Amino acid sequence: MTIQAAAELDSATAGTAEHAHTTAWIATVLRGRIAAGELTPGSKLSEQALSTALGVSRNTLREAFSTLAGESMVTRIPNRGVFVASPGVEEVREIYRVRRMIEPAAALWGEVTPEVLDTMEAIVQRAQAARDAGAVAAMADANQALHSAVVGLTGSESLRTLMDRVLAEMRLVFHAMASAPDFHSHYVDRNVQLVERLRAGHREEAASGLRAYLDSAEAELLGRLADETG
Amino acid sequence: MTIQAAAELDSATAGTAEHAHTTAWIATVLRGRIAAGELTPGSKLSEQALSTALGVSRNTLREAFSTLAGESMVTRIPNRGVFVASPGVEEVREIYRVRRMIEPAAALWGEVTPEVLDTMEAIVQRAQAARDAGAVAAMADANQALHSAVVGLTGSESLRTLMDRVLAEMRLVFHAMASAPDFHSHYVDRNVQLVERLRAGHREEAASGLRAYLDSAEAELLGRLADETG
DNA sequence: AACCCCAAATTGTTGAACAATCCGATGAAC
DNA sequence: GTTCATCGGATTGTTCAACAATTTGGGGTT
Repeated sequence: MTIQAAAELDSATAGTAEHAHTTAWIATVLRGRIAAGELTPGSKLSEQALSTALGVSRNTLREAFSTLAGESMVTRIPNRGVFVASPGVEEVREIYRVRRMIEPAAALWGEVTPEVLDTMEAIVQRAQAARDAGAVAAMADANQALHSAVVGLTGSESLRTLMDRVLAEMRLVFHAMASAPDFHSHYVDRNVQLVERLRAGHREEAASGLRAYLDSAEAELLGRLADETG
Repeated sequence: MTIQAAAELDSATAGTAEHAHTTAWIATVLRGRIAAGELTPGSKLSEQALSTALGVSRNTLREAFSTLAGESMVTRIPNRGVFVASPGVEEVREIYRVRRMIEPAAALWGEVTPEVLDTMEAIVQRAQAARDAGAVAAMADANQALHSAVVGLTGSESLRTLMDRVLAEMRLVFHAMASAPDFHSHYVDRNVQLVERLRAGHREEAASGLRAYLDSAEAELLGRLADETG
């Protein structure tokens, strides 16, 4: 039945071109399932099982794997197979190394337009509403959207892509944690402050505040990870 | 004869594992040929020609293409084929958008150790020697090495990878230009100054100097590109 | 010169096959 | 009972041959 669903989605997507898109489509499907948590970190993606389930040949599935491995959504171990990426302590450190560079840089040197500020404010309000409603997932989404928008200030497609990859990895970290943690609630106010500073034109304060925020967020996340492992 | 060279290099590389490495190897070979300028920007990479020349099947070659496309070393046009990336004005702008964020950020917030400063000084001296000897290619290499080292201050593997990708794209820009330009000679002194500032601990001066350098370098490069096109 | 149509070449994808490697179970030895 | 080696079965890595879909280039017509 998964085959039927696949074929269905295929024909639905195929508005324009038919030939030459199945690899990208497979990658999209898998990316979505991983992001949604259906494919949990560490689980193996069997070539035979997936190829028959998605109704594609092993070769094209492999090409999709190449794409996803390039995005570090999956890990390829030679002769062993591909697995959903399962970020650990070192990966979290790397995530925050990246964020601690490009987010403050964007705040300092990015182009802050009124429109972007408006969208950022809308996102922050969404986050506040989610917090008041106790909607953890929505809060996490809003938080990620805000920080993605911050990097968007750079106007750079590559940096945005990198940031989105990093945020996707963050999502994997949360998926790997046993307890669904209310991680973001006490950071919402910081985000409010960030947007205020950007609107006021206080770039350096915004940047240093971001760095402080990232430092404490990393520390807290690493602490929770250590709790799980120990 | 290319087949022989391929087989040769294959057996040379295969020190440890035999099975399961040809895709990565093909990608490495193509990456090298593109970087060396043997495969000029815009030229088409025919599947049949390359697969027979390298002695691999079309399928594995395609997987290697996926990898290279992910690195934006090649451009894939559906049903048309893959071509060596040929960066234009917009790509150059994007390159400098990225560099203008992560290089000053690295200078400001990276971890500057004495060892890194020593290697940077060695690179700068290499650049000076190359300038005095009139070795354009060596100068370009040293320049790229220095800026790669600057990003290395972040300690982040991802940022380093991104920077190296960007620098590889820069190389493609130069390869695409008809005249081999003495582009870097008058930037050597700026690099000397940069390292001095870093050693003196004057981070903010280093960062602002970097930004100014990147601005003028971008302007000059765009100017030369416009000359070519016009 | 502009347009349409067709054949050749190329890409996208499939399926089956085989080699190499890894995994787990079975059994032997201590 | 535990450890170790061995041997099949399953899975991955790679190749090959084929076919469908698409682009490309060249006539031929108007």
